[in-house]
Amino acid sequence: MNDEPQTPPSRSADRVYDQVKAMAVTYRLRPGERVNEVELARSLGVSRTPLREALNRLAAEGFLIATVNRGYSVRPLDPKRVLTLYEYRAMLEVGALRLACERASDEALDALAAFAARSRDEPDDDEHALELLTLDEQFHESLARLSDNEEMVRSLRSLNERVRFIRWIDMRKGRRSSTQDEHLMILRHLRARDADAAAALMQTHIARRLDQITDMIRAGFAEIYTGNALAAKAMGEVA
Amino acid sequence: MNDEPQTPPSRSADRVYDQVKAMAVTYRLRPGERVNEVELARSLGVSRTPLREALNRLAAEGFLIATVNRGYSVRPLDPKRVLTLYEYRAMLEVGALRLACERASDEALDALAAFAARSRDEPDDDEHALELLTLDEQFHESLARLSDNEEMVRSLRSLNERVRFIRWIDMRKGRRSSTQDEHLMILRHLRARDADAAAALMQTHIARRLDQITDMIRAGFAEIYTGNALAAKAMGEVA
DNA sequence: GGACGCAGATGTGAATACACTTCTAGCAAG
DNA sequence: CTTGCTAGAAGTGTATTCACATCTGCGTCC
Repeated sequence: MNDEPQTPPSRSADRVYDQVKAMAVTYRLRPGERVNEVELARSLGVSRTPLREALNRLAAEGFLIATVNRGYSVRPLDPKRVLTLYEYRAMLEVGALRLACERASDEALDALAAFAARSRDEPDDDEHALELLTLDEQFHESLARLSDNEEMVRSLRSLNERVRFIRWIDMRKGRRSSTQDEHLMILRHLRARDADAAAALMQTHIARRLDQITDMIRAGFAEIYTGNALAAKAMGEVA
Repeated sequence: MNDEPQTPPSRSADRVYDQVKAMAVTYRLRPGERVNEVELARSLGVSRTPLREALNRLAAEGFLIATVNRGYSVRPLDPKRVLTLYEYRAMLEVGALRLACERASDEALDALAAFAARSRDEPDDDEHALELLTLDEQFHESLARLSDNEEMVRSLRSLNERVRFIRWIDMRKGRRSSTQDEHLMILRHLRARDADAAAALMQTHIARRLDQITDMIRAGFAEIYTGNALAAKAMGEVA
């Protein structure tokens, strides 16, 4: 189970990258907060050099902001930006979907449908929001992979990570019931090679909660400054 | 004019980032070639530390590939990937365009049209391919900005940089005549708030040369290994 | 004669050391 | 009491040094 003995992953920078990303994504590092390099490095058990490499990559990917002579800070939780990311994600997924509709084999679509059907059996309570979110991301990412466009998949993965916290907040409100059914419906349209129908459904599937983003962010702030169960869980996984 | 005295841009890492990116984009560093850090650092007049930060960012953005214990190498010039990037770019621009159609003011569209009309006066010979390409990128980026979605603009910029070399090759074949007219036509559709027409035109505008990518890459290799005027020009700008 | 193996060289990954900028606290002048 | 100035502290940016992995070439063993 533990693969550490055979994989001493030569680069501590990569490990640190994952760890810090998890911290930023779950807002264990608080939005707007400035990162103290020596302190964080010490707490992660490495020197500043690999930490700075990780911070650099995270800044390049939009998780952090770099300011000259003032180091790095976590990107503030800004409604406008979250909206922007949601919008981008919707467009990207619809675009990938249209490509997938032309390119995906019937077998691949069936396999994904099987996965989606299996996901339906997961419990739907507040406790399992993270697992549900993970399943949802996996579904969407697998679907995007059927577009056979690696760069789109890459972008989608990055986008998903950046809005994960907000989506987790959203998931906990038990909105999921309809989600899984829509997944299956999208696949049915794809199977029928009806790109327009699939695209339209995907668009509403993603954009549905756009107008509630401000509320979700409000709830997000509450979570961040009063507990943050997501950060706790993520830490358990990574560290 | 020269702002160097008042702006000694505290971070040599940023300068190095721009320089190395220019090298990678123009394939002054050859595709597949492994980057020797000490050598490159010396030739840029800095130590390995800021250079490595630059390389990190470039790898995160997809310009370079990082391999464990073997450092960085320039991403090879792969037809499949270029096609992927073109495809992504087409989708992204069409998506941004649809948003712009809803959101852009008449004034903004007119201003952009004026810019496009002005660009028409540029000479069209082989020598000015780089300027033409720059103007084209500016047009498309300005258009994307009208979507009011910062993340899309960011992605588009990155995509443009990654395919710049190939597009430059393409530009030198004097394909431009129709380009400018199509730009104006797209704007006219937007002005009439006809998103579908604009989107369709944009799609063909970008995807037109997709089937010729293999040829362009062949020409690209020839350029890289026999002269590479683009690298020479870019060096003049940056260094 | 070929394959394996073993230094030495080369080059990357990480840690430490140093320089310089920004922030802070305290004092002095108005 | 407020404002401005000035060391000192704190923290980032860069250089240097050390550690370790990979590559190369030559010699030896089979």
